Amino acid sequence: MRNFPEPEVFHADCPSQRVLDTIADKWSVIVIYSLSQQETRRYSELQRMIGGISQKMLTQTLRKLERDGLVERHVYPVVPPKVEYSLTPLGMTLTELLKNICQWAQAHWDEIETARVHYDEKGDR
Amino acid sequence: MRNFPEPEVFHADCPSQRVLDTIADKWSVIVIYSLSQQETRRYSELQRMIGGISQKMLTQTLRKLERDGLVERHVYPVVPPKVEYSLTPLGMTLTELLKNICQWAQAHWDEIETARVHYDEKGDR
DNA sequence: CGGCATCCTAGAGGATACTG
DNA sequence: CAGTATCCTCTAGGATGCCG
Repeated sequence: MRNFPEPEVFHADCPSQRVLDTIADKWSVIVIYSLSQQETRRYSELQRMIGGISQKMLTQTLRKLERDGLVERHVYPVVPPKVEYSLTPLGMTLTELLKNICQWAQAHWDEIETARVHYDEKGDR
Repeated sequence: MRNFPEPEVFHADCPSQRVLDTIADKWSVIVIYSLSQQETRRYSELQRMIGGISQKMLTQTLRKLERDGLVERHVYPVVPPKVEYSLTPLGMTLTELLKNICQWAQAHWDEIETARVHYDEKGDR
């Protein structure tokens, strides 16, 4: 591994920037946030509670998180099928950080909306 | 405003989810991270230190963050032009959280790479 | 120096239909 | 129930060129 003079996240050829591609994603943040609230969740449960997510994006996000070792998928051999998702230990180390982000979003969205209106009004003149 | 029974971030029609569209973005995270390390930074300085970002994305990200009231843009009326960017007080409330994310990415990227290789090997068989 | 305007293309992501 | 498969649209985002 190269020895970077600056924080590695600034370097395009460093894997830590690729990691950001995964977790700095709206749906990933929300899915992990959801899984952090309860031990396990079923597919349909996630779909129901996350507003605005399409089935395609949910599946895709879950696969990506599973591939990255953040989420675990457990299939029960029953009919009708039952699949449960949960966080891995690695995923759990991330939850606190993402929970903070979600809470920040919920706490400050109004200030941002105000700033946007303000900014747009200035530009329209 | 409606009264949401669950955390608002789960609701498609709630602004806090729209906020995530802004800050849960790779370049936004890195730009804010960069601005958190130093009082102000010039445009070219940001471009130089953030590997892999195009000029278009840098400008676009900075505009978005400015519109959202997270970043301030200061133009000096000199020639050649000089423009400095800095965080607003609101932006600063976010830096700690995003710094944590970047540091997490730098600390755990190797585990994620390993998980990916493992996952891909399983699937290829 | 710090942009904006334009063109262009790969891929994101929705809608719909089908299946073990 | 928990997906996969297909199609189709739209936009993110790179490359290039120009400007105050």
